[in-house]
Amino acid sequence: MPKAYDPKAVEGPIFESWMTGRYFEQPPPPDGEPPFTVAIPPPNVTGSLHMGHALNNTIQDVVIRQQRMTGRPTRWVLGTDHAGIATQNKVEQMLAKQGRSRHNLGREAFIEACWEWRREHGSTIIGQLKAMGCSCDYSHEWFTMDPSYQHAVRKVFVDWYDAGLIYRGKRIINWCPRCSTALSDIEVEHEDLDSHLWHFRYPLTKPVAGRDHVVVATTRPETMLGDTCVAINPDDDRYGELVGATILLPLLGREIPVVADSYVDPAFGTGAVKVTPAHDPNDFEIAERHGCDKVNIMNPDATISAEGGPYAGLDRYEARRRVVADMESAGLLVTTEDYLHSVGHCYRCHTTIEPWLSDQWFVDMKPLAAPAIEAVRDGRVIFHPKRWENVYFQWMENIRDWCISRQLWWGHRIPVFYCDSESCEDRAFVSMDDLSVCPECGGPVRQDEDVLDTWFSSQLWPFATLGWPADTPELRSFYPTSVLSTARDILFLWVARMVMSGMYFVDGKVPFEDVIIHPTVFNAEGKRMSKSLGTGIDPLELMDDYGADGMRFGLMLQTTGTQDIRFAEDKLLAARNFANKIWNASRFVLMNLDEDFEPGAPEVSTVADAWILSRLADLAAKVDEGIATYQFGEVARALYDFTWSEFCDWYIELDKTRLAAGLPPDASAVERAERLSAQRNLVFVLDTALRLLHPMMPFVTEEIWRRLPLAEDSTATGEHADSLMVAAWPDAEALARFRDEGAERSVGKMLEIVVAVRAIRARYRIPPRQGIPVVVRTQVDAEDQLLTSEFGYLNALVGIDSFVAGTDVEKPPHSVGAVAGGMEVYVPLEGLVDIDAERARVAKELSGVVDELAKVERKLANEGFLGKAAPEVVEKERTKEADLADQVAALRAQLDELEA
RNA sequence: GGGCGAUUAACUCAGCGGGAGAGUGCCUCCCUUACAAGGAGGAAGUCACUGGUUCAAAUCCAGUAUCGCCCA
Repeated sequence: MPKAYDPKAVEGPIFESWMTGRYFEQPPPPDGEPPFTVAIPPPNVTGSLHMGHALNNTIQDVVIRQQRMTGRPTRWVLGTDHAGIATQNKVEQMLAKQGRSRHNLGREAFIEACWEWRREHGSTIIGQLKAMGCSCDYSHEWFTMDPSYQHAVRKVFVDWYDAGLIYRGKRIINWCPRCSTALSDIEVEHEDLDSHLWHFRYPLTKPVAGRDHVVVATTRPETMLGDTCVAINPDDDRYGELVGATILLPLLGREIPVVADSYVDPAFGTGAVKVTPAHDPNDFEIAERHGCDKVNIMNPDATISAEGGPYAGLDRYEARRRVVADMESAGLLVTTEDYLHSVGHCYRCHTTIEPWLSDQWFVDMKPLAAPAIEAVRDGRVIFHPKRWENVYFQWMENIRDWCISRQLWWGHRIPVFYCDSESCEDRAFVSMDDLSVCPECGGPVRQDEDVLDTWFSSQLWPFATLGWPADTPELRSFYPTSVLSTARDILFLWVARMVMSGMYFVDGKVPFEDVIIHPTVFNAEGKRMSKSLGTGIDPLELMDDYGADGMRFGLMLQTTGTQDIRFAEDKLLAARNFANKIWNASRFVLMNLDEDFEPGAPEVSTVADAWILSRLADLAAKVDEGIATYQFGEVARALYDFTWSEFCDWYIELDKTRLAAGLPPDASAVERAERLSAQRNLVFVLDTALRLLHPMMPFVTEEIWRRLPLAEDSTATGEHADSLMVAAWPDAEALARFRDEGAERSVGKMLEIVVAVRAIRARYRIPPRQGIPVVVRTQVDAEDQLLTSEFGYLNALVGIDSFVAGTDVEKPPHSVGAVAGGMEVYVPLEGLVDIDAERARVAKELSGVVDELAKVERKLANEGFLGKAAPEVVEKERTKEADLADQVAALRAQLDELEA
């Protein structure tokens, strides 16, 4: 084995062997066997791996690998979504470079170009998942534009239409002038921008109650071209008499009424509101209530339409400047105040969106939301962390209809056909099959030009990828899926909608049981990682530097219950070093096995054996508990601490004596038996630890595990395993038989003594190879017996050349002392002791212990504490008091002697 | 305006009712045949602030401040 772990040499071949072994593919299990299923949140087909994916897919791989090792049939469904806007943008950019556009290419050829683009670039991210070691079922890569998936999407549209849940309407939607499409409300990102509030004077056609005008305030002056009324609150007595009056709209000279509407907030601006029904959702509502006109003054490209009179053709911002300037020169601009304005932007291209009146298709969400709310409320779907439920409820309970039509070419075309014949009068036919003629009159039909929101199709992911609407064995077996792991920013876009559609279409069954909302990965400065801002970190580069395991484990170390992670690269460094540590510990174990080594069960022949097996049992329980509750950071830390601190730092070191003493040919039979025992225990602990580590660090653990000589590598079902991937997950309950509190206490004390003696060595610069005498005064006989019988350990760990322990030993003259494990430890150092330094050190330690003792005594003098605290807590404090008192006495004695 | 998260060692973060922890960085020593991507030792913290609950608060509650996110 090489001296250092080299991920680059290992990862490729290991992954190949997993693919060859087909461990990722599992058929639907026989009836009754509960499978474990994860549907990957389909990465956007235009994307490449970013830190969010890296974290999210590590989480999924950890849970699914662990479940696979327990013997459950597992499936991790893989695929990508067609990302309507993003893909269309990419392809249009590509065409633009060739001096072409989708319009001169035509719809059909453009769609073909999208497919071509997808064939060329669409699997980039899948390859990157492989590099991470993700155990997805690569034998079938789903795509939301697959023919069977298209069929599913169409069925959903048709069924919902037939059920009256999908309708077409003229509404205010969010229009992205750059993408030239409608967006749903949740695809708009709001951002507060410094802007102005312009106060305009609108003259009345004739004076009313001594007034000849009203003042309105607006953040979007250009929209005044589309004003069709002015509204005031009916209870606002400043304006009561104006209701019913008319205003002469400046610049255009249109007469518009003043109406009373309780929507108007009298406290905002002047209390009089200009109403632009075609460009604001609230104004639209007001206009509906009062029967006002809806004048659309904007073209799809955000230039002013013919309705804007002299402003027609101007860009929206130029129109704004001109309107303000013209109002000002007309003497109608009252004031301009600074104003913080929340402005909506397209989530794909960040262009400022326009609220815009147009014909679109919508889903009536309230009936779908009700059962989905109930499913979370009664625990059929559980969010982790739980607090995300509130966010879900908040949105679901105030849900609004979903605009699902998009003015794009790439996507699922809306399966609606219109007949333009006079007799049919623009009738719409919704159909599972493409229609070429009108079912009513037999005349020609035309299909709706629009496609569906990409999220409309991805909401079907957990069941469409299992074959729905067909009744497949996969669907019967793997649905509902077990876990969905995702980022919080698609809680509404995707998670909530999957619950609604899943329940509607698959027998009322929720699409997944657990939802993990993982933290968002920010960069080190706490800023969102973004390619365009150059604040992103490429996971591929990280894997290059730290190995796939290093990146995975480093991410797991940082994955706690908070909602953000500031990405800390030093955790990846720690993880890479950890992989190397595992590698070298394994190297040590393998190097110390004899050629004729016979694997066997672990056996407790020393207190160190009892100790490490007890700690291993503790680890297995912690890992089980941690993965079951998705506490990945805690699991990673437990694995790290056990492997590095307990197994490597102590157990391996403790075993070196036995291993060396039992070396043939000089060793006695007893010594050889001891050596074998040590070997078996080392192999057992390492094997178990590798299994527990495998879900987080699949490559290095697999590489080592295949080299271990194991008696029977069994899967959870009892068969031989060629891969750690399918080896049996350690049974924490069975390991619990090794629990041994006594051994943990004893070894704990012994290790404290080792540390104390090492500290003395370091302080007095005693060369590593120079043996030292050690004297320990114990509190009880059992301790000195233990210390004496395990003297070999102490010797190996601190280099002792003479050793005395007992309840009645005296402090040797000219010695340096320490208090450790409740015992007094002395190292005679004639001529070496730096009296002043030692006195200062002991005095400092004494003062700390005295303070601590005082605290404990105060506690024990408190009757409230004695009366109300749990008995074991009081007992613990009593023990502590005694220990501290002993320490104080010992330290005082040392100090006295130093001062003498 | 409403909701959520964060505030602990120089940095990044764990811990979330009973003796303040890790990684990195820093200081000292050590290339001891598993590992210098390492080993040994060490210094370093009024756990944001103010109240409250409790025998006991970094931990629970309320409020304040600062930073960040989401919704309206």
